[in-house]
Amino acid sequence: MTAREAASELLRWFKVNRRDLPWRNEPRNPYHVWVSEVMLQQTQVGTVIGYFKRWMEIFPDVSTLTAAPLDAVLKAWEGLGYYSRARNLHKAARVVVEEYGGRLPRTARALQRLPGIGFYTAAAIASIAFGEDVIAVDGNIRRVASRLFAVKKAMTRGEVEKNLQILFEPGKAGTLNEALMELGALCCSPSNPSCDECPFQPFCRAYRTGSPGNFPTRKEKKRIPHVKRNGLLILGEGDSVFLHRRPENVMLGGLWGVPLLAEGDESSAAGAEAILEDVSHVYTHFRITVTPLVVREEDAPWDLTKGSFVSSAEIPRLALSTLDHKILRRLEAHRPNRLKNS
DNA sequence: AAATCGGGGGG
DNA sequence: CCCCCAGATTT
Repeated sequence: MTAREAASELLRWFKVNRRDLPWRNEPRNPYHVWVSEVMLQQTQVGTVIGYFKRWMEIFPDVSTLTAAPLDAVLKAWEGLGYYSRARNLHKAARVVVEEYGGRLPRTARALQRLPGIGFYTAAAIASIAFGEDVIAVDGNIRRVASRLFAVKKAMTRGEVEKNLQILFEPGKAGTLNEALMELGALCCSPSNPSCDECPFQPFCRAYRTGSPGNFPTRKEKKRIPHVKRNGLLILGEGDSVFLHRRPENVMLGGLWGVPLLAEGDESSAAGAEAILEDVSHVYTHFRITVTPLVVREEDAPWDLTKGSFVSSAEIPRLALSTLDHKILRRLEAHRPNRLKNS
């Protein structure tokens, strides 16, 4: 099978198997392509769909996004993770308005200068929305290339581009990129690829080895540290609890949350009650277990000018991380149900 | 090249 | 408890 025939089989397969996703309306809207690509960084399609639809109701175009406060942007991103993506999207929207008259630049090279748009996303937007002939090397395409050419060792982006070059022809990069990524997601899956349904089967060198799932070589996983922290549930008037908004340059930056005492800080928690179950959460690099400490305002080992007391009715207006929601859920579960009693 | 940065789903 | 998913930025 020639490369040209393989590419043509792939496009035929894509016509049949192409998922009808909310950002795939024709003609392609560059803003939709942009937002979806950023949401899809490190995130499954199934998770993104709902967020994307809500996002477009709230921020239907670049100018509404630009006009919105960061807190509204983070609220729309709440639960999606990697919040710097939302902060960068917001920053980039303002650059697009100020420097490009509200329209996205049309080349990968210019797109990559915008905050939150790296090599992959720039190529994806340029090819899919603007028809530029560039290969968008993401994890799916990396894996597909590794198998097509039976390269076990991790390839650099340049090596992937060089290998895949033979499949691309002028004017079709956007469709080919999408088709390759869709193949990686639906067929050429990481551990158990469905080679019987694959349009590349006669072309694929890893298939001929009999163990395509072994391409590329998996990295050995590292153990992640487990940190334990005390979290302060400082109770105020009514059903209010003290929350602070993290600075924008730290982890979970710009989101609200309960204060966490420094690691190993047990002394200042004196007088607090550990009456709630611990909360555990796993991040990429560490696992954290938080012991929620219920403490009265006057006993709180925290500067209460840096934050505010928020009633339970107000919390849904703020953007909180999943960990903070888990911690507050402990308090909620422990409290008597005031609505029923009153 | 390696570390940082979340969260959801499934076995 | 384990595993899988997979891009931008910083250092």
